[in-house]
Parts: sequence; structure tokens; C-alpha cells
Amino acid sequence: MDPRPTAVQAPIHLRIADDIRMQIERGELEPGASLPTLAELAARWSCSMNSTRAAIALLKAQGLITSGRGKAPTVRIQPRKVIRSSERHQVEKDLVLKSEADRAGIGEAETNLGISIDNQRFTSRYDQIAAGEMAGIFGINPNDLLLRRCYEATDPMAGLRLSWSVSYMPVALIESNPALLDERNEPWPGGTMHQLSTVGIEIMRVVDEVTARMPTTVEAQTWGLSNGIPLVFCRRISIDGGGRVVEISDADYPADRTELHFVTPLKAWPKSRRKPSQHGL
Amino acid sequence: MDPRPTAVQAPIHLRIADDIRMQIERGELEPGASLPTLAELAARWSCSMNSTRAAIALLKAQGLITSGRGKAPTVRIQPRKVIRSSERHQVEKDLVLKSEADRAGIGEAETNLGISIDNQRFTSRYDQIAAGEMAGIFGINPNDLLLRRCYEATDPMAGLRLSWSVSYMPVALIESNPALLDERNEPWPGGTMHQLSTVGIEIMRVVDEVTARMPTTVEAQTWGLSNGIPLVFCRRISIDGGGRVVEISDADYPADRTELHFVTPLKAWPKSRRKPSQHGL
DNA sequence: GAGTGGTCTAGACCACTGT
DNA sequence: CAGTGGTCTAGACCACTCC
Repeated sequence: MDPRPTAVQAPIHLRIADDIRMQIERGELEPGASLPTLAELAARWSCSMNSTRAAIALLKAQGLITSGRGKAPTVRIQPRKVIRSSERHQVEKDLVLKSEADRAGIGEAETNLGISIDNQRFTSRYDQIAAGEMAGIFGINPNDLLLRRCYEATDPMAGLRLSWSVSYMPVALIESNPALLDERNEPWPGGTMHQLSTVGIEIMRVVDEVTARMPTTVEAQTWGLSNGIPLVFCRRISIDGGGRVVEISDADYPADRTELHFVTPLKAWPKSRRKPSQHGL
Repeated sequence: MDPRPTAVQAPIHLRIADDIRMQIERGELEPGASLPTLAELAARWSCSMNSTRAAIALLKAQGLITSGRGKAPTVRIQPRKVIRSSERHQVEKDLVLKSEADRAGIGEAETNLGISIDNQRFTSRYDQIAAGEMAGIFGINPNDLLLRRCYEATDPMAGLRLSWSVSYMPVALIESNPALLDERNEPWPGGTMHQLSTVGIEIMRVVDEVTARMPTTVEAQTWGLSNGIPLVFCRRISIDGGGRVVEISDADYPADRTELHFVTPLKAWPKSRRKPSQHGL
């Protein structure tokens, strides 16, 4: 019944890759250590160099190693992860009540990354688009206008992207304060929460929707991602007291240097609750 | 100064892959549609079939297409995403107060996936290990024992993994109820929240730490993942009223069929707050 | 300059899909 | 069965690193 008569020998490049992966997991190859050269692997496994190339390519695609011309492949060194916590939502909301001096320099720009504000080149770009497919989330018509704000921070030295996000807000909600429609007012002290407060909107709930995907070739270049590193995609939906969706913000985070934290406080059980029934034993 | 005299022509396989990717993004190639064969691509781009293979392999590694022997590669069809919301934490906590009848069938097993409970084969395995590197998070000694509980659900028809998680709890915290140490009591009606309640522990805060990584070859097989699909990794840390870490739970989610939702309620501004100062204009 | 990995070719064999 | 993609080889040229 089983189409395979016995266990079929796995392809040579998979066996080579698996062997190296196990050496890495066992710690025999430490981060930063050099792997055998393609020629050495080919000799050891009695196969062509193209097969060893395929094995190395697979490990690169899995994010385990890095390689480049002229030098042996090395075990990938995990960069320190930057933590981005959902507690920031409350912090940003509280900031609205502070003085402009306190809010200064806490615009959308600086909140995106926890490191070296001085070494970031920050750009923001505003335009207006039809809501289209996003109309359903906002509960508006597809022809209604959204203000689209694109934010990007790059490292001017390396030319690499450090953060990226796109924000959408219905123009009808905010046009009573024309300053909100003008990108020349970026960076806005206090960020989006304060911007919305100027038109009487208070965010009461934030929903973060998280998934991941592989970057395209150009995205990998833009972020300076080595092969095999996914992008974590987070869509933040901000909702006001009336349950109205006010803002949607999409952001990408490189998985090798980012960890998203979400804190969920739970309501206490009533003091007078009956003791839960035992189970088992 | 620039080492590149002019723009260097990108490698042929990247140009082919990029061309196909743009066709997909523009909608000229719909999900499920067949791509040109390797031979057709080779003829169209005047290159060898191995180069077209490399292009197809790259698109597979980026999760855009699927391919297999004997048939043309096709544009990947995105499976419907299962939503796993952090609001479940509160739901599970509330469940502890319900009757055993209400709690029945809501163990760790069924909470992992939102679909077809009948078609899951569920396994759980308990053992005890030294805390080791996790001691720091729990605030215990590395030699102290942790109860490790491994949960896995598989589709008995396809033989594929549907969910997977590992939970760690200090044995010292729960050994006063020996039933908690015995895997034969799985599935426990009401799940971990109820188990902890039997030893007087109430979870007051849950922190979810989220990142992503590429699966290894065997993980891709186990989950039935096609190439280029990352695994979203979520570490859930459960904390009681005294700020003590009570449980750590690690889980993987296939990024192509999972979306993690995190809801953050925000505290209201005081009614008497001063009007925020305007900005710009 | 020697050695490395990256790119690319031509060609072979095999497993699998369709008809 | 013909046609497809998957695997694999041998060999070439190039860009890059290190000595």
C-alpha cells in the first residue's frame, strides 16, 4: 500500500544540510564558527560541489548560517533582539496629558525603535487614497478618503531600513484640524494619540494582529536581512470609546532582531467564589 | 569611490523571479494559476533551465508559489487564517468558576485550534527536568525541577501536526496536588488556569512574547508546511498576583494559517483633564 | 595570487503528472 | 506515453577575501 518499498534515501543535499544543522544544534559549531568549505564537504560526502552548494543554500534559507563570496560560510550570530511592548500603547496615551515639552521628540518617529535616535534618518510622507478594501474595517464607503502616512527610519551610515510603518485614518474624522493633514508638521510631539486628541478622539482599545511572512528580494535588501529571516507583520487597529475604528497602522519587524511583547492583565476572581472542585486523584 | 562602475546587471535568476513576482502582485497571475514551465522560461529569457529552476526555487523560498514534480509551478493559494486572540486568556480564567460540566472538553487540547475537534488526535506527555536556563525567569535555582508538559495535536488523516506547545511549571508550586503531575489526567477540564487554581494560584497577568523563524526541514514536514512559510513563535508567561512567574508556555504557529490577535484596553483620560494644546497651524 | 563561494551552462537520470 | 520538475554532475567564469 505504501508507495515507498522501503525507506528512500533522502536527497544528498538534505542529508548534508541536516548533518550540519545537527552539529550546530549540538553546539559543535558555535555561532560565528566557519563551516567546512564546499570542496571539503564535496570530498567528505563524495558528491559534486553543486550539491554541497544546495545544502549551504538551504541552511541559509533557514536562517542558520550566512555566507558570501571568498570566505567560508559561518554559523549565524543572533543579533540582540529589540523588545517592542504593547504597554507602549498606554504610555503614549498618558503622554497626551503631559506638557508639550515632555511630549517633544516622542513622535511616531522615535517610538518605533529603542535604539540610537541620533543615528536615524527619519522620513514621513502623507497622501490621501480611496479606502477601497479597508473601508469594511473602518465602516465607511470604499470611495471615502483615507489619510495615508508612510513612516520610515533608515540608518544613514549603512543605508539600511530600521523601521517602517504605514498608517491609515479616515480624512472625515480628522479634517477639522487641518494641521493633521500636513506632513510638514511631522514629527508631531506626542504621536498619533495626541494628534487624535486635537479632534476630540480618545483611543480606548488597541488590537494588534500579528503574523509573519518571508521578505521579497528587495525587502531583504532594504532591511539588510540575511537569508532565511522572516518579517513579522503587525497591523495595529485603534478603536475609540464608541467602538469606532479610528486608525489602522501596518508595520514590519525583522524577526531576527525584534520581539513583540503583549501584556494582558486579567480580572481578579471574586473573593467570595466557591472553591473550584478538585479533579483527578 | 563607488566600487560599482555602473549599475551591475542583477543575476538572471533574480530578474526572472522578480518578473514573476511582479506579475503575481499585479494580479496577472491569480492564486492557483500555473506558471510557465522551466523550459518556456529558459527560452523566453535565453538562459539555461538551471537558472529558471533557481528562480522558481527562490519564489518557493519566499512562499509565493508551490511546485512539484510533473506539473507546472502554481501561484500559492493562501489558506484561511485561524485567529487566536489574547482575549482567550480571560475566557479561560473565567471558566475556572464554571461547573465541571461547563469546563469539560475545554482542556489545553481543544483550545489550541479553532477547527474540527473531532478530527484531531491529541497527545500529551509529562516529564520533569532541571530548570537550567529557565531558572532566571522563574526566579528559582537551576537545579530546581520543572514539570514539562508537551502537547501535540495531529490530523490523523493527513498525519500532519495541527498544534504544538510545551509548558513549564516549577514542581514546587504545584506538587501539593499530585494529580497535576500525572499526565493520565489529561485532558484536564478547564485547562491550566483551573489546574493552578487547585493549588491556590490565580493568574493575574499574561505576557506573550512573539517572534518568528524559518522551520527546519523536519518541522516543515511535520507541519505540512510548503516552502517559504515561517513559524510564528509565541512564549506565554503567566504571572500571579504577587508578580511570580508561574508558567511558561512555548508554542509554534504556521504563519500561513494563523493570525495572533492581542487586545489592549486603555485607561480613560480623567474627565477633568485640561484640553491638550494645539500644534501646528 | 591562491582559494573561496556565487552564478551559469549543458546534460543526465529519475519521479511524478497528465492524457 | 510524453512532458514536467527534482536531483545531481562536471566544468566554466567571476567577485571577493585573505594572505
